[in-house]
Amino acid sequence: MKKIEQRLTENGVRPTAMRLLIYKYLAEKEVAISLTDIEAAFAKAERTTLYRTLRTFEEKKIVHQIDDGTGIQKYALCEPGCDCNLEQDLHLHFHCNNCDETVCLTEHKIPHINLPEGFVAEDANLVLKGICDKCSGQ
Amino acid sequence: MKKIEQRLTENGVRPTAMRLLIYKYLAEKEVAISLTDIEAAFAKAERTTLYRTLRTFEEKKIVHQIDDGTGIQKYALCEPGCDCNLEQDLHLHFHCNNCDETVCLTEHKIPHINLPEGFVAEDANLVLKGICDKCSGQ
DNA sequence: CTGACCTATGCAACGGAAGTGCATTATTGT
DNA sequence: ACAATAATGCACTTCCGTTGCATAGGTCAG
Repeated sequence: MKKIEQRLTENGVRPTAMRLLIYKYLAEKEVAISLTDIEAAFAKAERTTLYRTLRTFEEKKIVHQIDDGTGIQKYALCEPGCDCNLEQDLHLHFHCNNCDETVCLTEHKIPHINLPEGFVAEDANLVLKGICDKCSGQ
Repeated sequence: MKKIEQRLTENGVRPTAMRLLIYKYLAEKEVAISLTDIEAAFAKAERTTLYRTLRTFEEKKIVHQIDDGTGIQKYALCEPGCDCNLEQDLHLHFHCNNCDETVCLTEHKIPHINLPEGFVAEDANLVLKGICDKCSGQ
């Protein structure tokens, strides 16, 4: 828990009780988490607080937002030291059509694409959909 | 207009007046279109009709849905003869952060990705974001 | 220690977009 | 022309993201 506190402080986020819990929750889960997921996990907490916490975490590069094509915004902890905006840190995500979970494949970077004349890429998002390892093994 | 009628019929969609107009609208625009866009263009038409028309078009492989990361579903005409579900027909999309338009780069297919053991990909979505050719030229 | 200040939290409400149920109107085939 | 089927229109609902404002809690200067 001390480590989490330190991590938050380093990134300029005041380590309140709620924030520590949310961070802990994100760290335990190994999949991308939606606001609704967290809301369900912390029944007592206010939707807005959770919402703003995630937003703060995102601004301070503690989590990155994931658009997995479900239309629901999800979040996952950033790797320590990663800068989510750099092309080299853009990894792909895998969404399982069976269990409906989305995982970061941090080892798989998005390949560089040669765009037509005039197009300048600043960001990229690649989501693969199918059956994940847990579900295909059954 | 006769051609459009034929195209719809071939794909098993009854060519009603509304549908022909929507198809024509999609054909003229060279960017991905949202429900709201169409709604604005056909002020007289019912939202639901437009919604269901797009859905029907999608089912019958006349348009493909595009998730460009804005959280708004968009649609664009399929290339004739394409099967949007086949890996070989999966192209990437470019979303301009300046004009907020999304275009299909049908020539640019999504590169094949080698996934870890146990993952089976069925579909893929790649969106690049940045400045498009029209906006960068100014 | 204490008051002023800033930040985080809680509460209420809004707004956009997707989606559904049902009645009505148009089309098709016999 | 009629029955069957499909499309359209209207009224709602739900879900999620988002914002405004009041309150509570932590921080810092004096």
